[in-house]
Amino acid sequence: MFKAPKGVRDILPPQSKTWRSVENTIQQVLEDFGFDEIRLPVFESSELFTRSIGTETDIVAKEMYSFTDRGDRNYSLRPEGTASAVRAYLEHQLYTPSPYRKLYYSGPMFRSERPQAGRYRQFFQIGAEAFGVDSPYLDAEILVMLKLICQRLNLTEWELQLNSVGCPVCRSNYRQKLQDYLQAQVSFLCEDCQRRSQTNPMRVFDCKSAHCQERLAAAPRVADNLGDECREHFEQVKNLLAAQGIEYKLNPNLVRGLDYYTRTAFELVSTKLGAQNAFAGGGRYDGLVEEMGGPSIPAIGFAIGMDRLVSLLEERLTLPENRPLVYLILLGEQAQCEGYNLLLKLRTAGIKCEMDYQSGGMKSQMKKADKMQAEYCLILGETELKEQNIILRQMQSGQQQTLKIDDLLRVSPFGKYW
RNA sequence: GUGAGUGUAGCUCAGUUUGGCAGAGCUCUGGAUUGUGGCUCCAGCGGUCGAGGGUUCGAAUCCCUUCACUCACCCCA
Repeated sequence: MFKAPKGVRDILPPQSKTWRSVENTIQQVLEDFGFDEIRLPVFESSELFTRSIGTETDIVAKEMYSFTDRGDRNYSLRPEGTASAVRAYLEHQLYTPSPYRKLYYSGPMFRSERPQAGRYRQFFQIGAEAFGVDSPYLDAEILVMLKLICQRLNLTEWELQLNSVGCPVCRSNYRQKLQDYLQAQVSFLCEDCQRRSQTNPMRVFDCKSAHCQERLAAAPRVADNLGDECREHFEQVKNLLAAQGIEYKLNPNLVRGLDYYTRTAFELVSTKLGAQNAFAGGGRYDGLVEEMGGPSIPAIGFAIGMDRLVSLLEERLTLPENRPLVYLILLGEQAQCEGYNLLLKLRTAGIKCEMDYQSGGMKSQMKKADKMQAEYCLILGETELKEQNIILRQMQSGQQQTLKIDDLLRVSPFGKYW
């Protein structure tokens, strides 16, 4: 028996219905905020990701699904969407005549991690990228939009976490400062943190060890070590959010794992999720477009993790089931033949109906009608066929009456007789 | 890659401690009710006890190996 590969899964009905509904809601808000859909490929040159995300990041170092094709070209399944969006923005010169451009995309992403709650090897994101504006107004606008999305989805029990990671200049200054601090503490830190203090010092703030956290309490924080311009930008974002009534929690430990982020970084987290508690995340990446060989154009973007978001919503979101209006009960071979014609005519007329292809007894067919929660059933047996009659029965009340088959199609009696 | 937990009917799970006929509920099929569903009652179908090996008169149960799933670490949506 075949099984889906580790970490990938089928979205079955009725869950698929929840997904569709959530996607539609999000798309609507994105369109209202002026984002246009872009459809991006699922694989790209591996180098696109190594260059944009960063060779040292976990995503690139150990989580990419990479392969060579028959022409010995090196490709990877996309681990995230921003790199592709930037590539498309540059490839099609979407920065002319104006660099201002807002795009959104959705679809599967791939990372070869060990699966756990809220983490899959194929997972789905809806992402949005806004190019060409470095104003803090845009940062705040994006966060207002995310709040609106949560509101439209009736999502509660989440919070916005906010930080600024500065620009490359303030970050390298800060990095040095932090490393100096960690160096002095190194003997008190756990093994992981000792390693992190060398490779990716900002990551130490993620450490779950209470002991390390104690030692880090006095560590310098990136948001306190911003250059004038970055600090001013951050202050304005915070002020604008306050003015819009957007609650947020400053999280100096919020350090995003992709190299390209600058200044504003944020995550939407929920207490209802497992260890992987962020269902959306993003931030500014003012240097990436230029790094990728384009003009110097600032940008900000985010991605919503659909798997996590849907898992938060699916308990409270009850969608109507896909049940038939009419179930055809057909007794005997001739009736089944006639009934089949009737089934197709009704469907053509837009009436949702089902029949039993096995043609069991009356009782078993009635049971099926009941199980499928049909509102009506139509009963066609030999007795009815002789007179070209058919019995229409409303399931809930048990009321029924005999009609002419022809009348059924002509007057469409459903919902009219009772 | 590391650690822990769990694998028994289509589904949810007892049974494993202390080895002794493979179980329950739900679902499904049929009947009570010959061509009228839901409720009730009765009967039936359904098993490589994850797989392989070992110990034993005898293994779902004990031991070893292995696979899968789940959660957590690392890291991220």
